[in-house]
Amino acid sequence: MLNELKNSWKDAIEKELRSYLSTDDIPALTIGLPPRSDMGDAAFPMFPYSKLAHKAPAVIASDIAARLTDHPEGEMLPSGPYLNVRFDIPALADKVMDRVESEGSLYGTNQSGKGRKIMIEFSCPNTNKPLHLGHMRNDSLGQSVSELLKATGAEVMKVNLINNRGVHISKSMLAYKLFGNGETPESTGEKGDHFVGRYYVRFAAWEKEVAGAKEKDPSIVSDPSFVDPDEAAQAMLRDWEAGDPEVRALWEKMNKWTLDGLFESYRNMGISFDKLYYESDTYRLGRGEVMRGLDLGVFKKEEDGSVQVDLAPIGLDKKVLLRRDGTTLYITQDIGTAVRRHEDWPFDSLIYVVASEQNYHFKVLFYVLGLLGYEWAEELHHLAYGMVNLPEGKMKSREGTVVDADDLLSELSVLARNEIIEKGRENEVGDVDETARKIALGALNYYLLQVQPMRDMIFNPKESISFSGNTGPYLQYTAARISSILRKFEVSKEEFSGVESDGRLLVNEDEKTLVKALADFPEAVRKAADTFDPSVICTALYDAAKTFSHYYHDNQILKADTKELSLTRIRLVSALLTMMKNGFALIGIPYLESM
RNA sequence: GAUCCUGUAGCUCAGCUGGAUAGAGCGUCCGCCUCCUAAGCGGAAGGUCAGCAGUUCGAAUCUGCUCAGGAUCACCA
Repeated sequence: MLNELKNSWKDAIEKELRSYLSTDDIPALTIGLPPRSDMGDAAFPMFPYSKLAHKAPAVIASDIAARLTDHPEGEMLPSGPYLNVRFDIPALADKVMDRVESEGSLYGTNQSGKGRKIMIEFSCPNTNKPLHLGHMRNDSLGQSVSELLKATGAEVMKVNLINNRGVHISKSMLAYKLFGNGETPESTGEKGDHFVGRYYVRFAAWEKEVAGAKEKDPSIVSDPSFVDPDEAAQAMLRDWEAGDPEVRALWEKMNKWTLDGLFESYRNMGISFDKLYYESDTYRLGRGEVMRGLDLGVFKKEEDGSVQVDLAPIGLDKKVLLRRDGTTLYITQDIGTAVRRHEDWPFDSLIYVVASEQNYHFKVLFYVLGLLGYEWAEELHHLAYGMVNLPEGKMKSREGTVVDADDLLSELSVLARNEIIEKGRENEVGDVDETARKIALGALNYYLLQVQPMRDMIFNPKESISFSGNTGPYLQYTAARISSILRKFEVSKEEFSGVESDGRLLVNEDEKTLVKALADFPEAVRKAADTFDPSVICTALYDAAKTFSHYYHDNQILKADTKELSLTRIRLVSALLTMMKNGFALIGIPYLESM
């Protein structure tokens, strides 16, 4: 709504400029923001017209202001070389509040993606260990972008490709077989993914033991009982592929343990999927596509029998698509999986949420799918995100510096719980543990999403995630305060019978800023969705919350000077709450009525 | 070596489709609970927007080069 206003002013001023300069050929007018809000709501710099008019920009600004009589509601405030405009915000207020009230939980959404089918792939865990902080960034982003796309009216299919096979899976299986003594997650009371993860670590320890023993006495290699861990894991993978019943049974059992654990984590994080793909079903896919590419002449069979594609047209080298022995590779599988997915659900667009480390892979994948003649290859996107690093550098599982997702969430919950108790709010918040969990989740999601996806981010376990300042809990707290005001209003509602609200009463700077924030929210959603960047929503909500806090501190809402003003302010903050709730849903922040 | 990404306050990050005095949080220091939740509010200190050049009336923003950090360039996934 704010944009419409800006553009109508822009059009009016441009029209006047054309007449003023006696030409239709003028540089486009740019819209800016004055440095301070008391200087107006929009700024139109006049510099570009100086040469044409042979006049100083400041002269043009005041000339235009004097000449422009037929203009939208508002006031012109020429300020040096800028023609500033103050919008008639109070006139806008009622329109905005009406719209928020009528649209409710849909406020902020649009229809720009109506009719589009968008598939989004994210998470894609291995079934040999629990989730860590890096996965959480992926999950938060994927979940949030999915919601953003839904907010454009698109039909969204969230898919997860479970990496449940491969030598890394065999390693945890082998370690369990050798050292497990039949224990189970039930018997040890562990969460399944942590249980299996422990055996993956156990494998690495075993590897190290054997390497140490070998170094001490190289002759043990010839001992009939000697087992090389890596070879044994490879052998197990071969047995798995051959369908060995015992290996398959162990695989089924351990995968289930892990997946039960992973999905418990997803639930705790508010993450869900519409469809699961399993690598065990897809890893053979793609060979047919490669063969088809050979027939089409877009791929080439090398002398050694491998099939390769020439990437020179996109400035890269050659890439093998099928091994010498005819088996598939990672990229082959991804080709086949993409084709299978489009058959399953004919998407208009497919978004892969995968770390930026794989930029090369996706560049090649998309190019190859294009070569195969799939027109939808044009609509494939790699939503690349940066790494989550520790102050000391990368997280390393070998050094035990990986931040476990479940641990982090529960540690944050404990901290949140302590805060609730410290503030003596156990009775107000209802379920203390549940509230603490939601605060922890809000803090974590906001922390992960406030940074632009592309950027690497640094996570300091000791101080990174706090509950005050520019954080998720600050937003939750702001919403809870508004919620509290509205509850108090409800009980004293009869005092307001016969009183009418009037947006024209909203004249102080904070009120106008809030009206503008409300009016601009749909634009923020649009921008966030278009750029796949939830941080836009984080910023919009934080700015609004900040303004509210200042406003709330200085102004009485329930007990304003007049009933009319109180009622109008109630309407304003109620609309703000609706906007915040809608924004929360987009970035995975649980709404709390009380905290 | 090549390609891609990043470099803004002590720290973590906004701002980048060029516009007025570059913003926030954390941390430091100082204030504010008789008042709708102090997880809050206000104030102070803190900047060569990595550097150099270019384009422009105007550059943190665009271009080029340099420097620094990261990632990738497997018949691994």
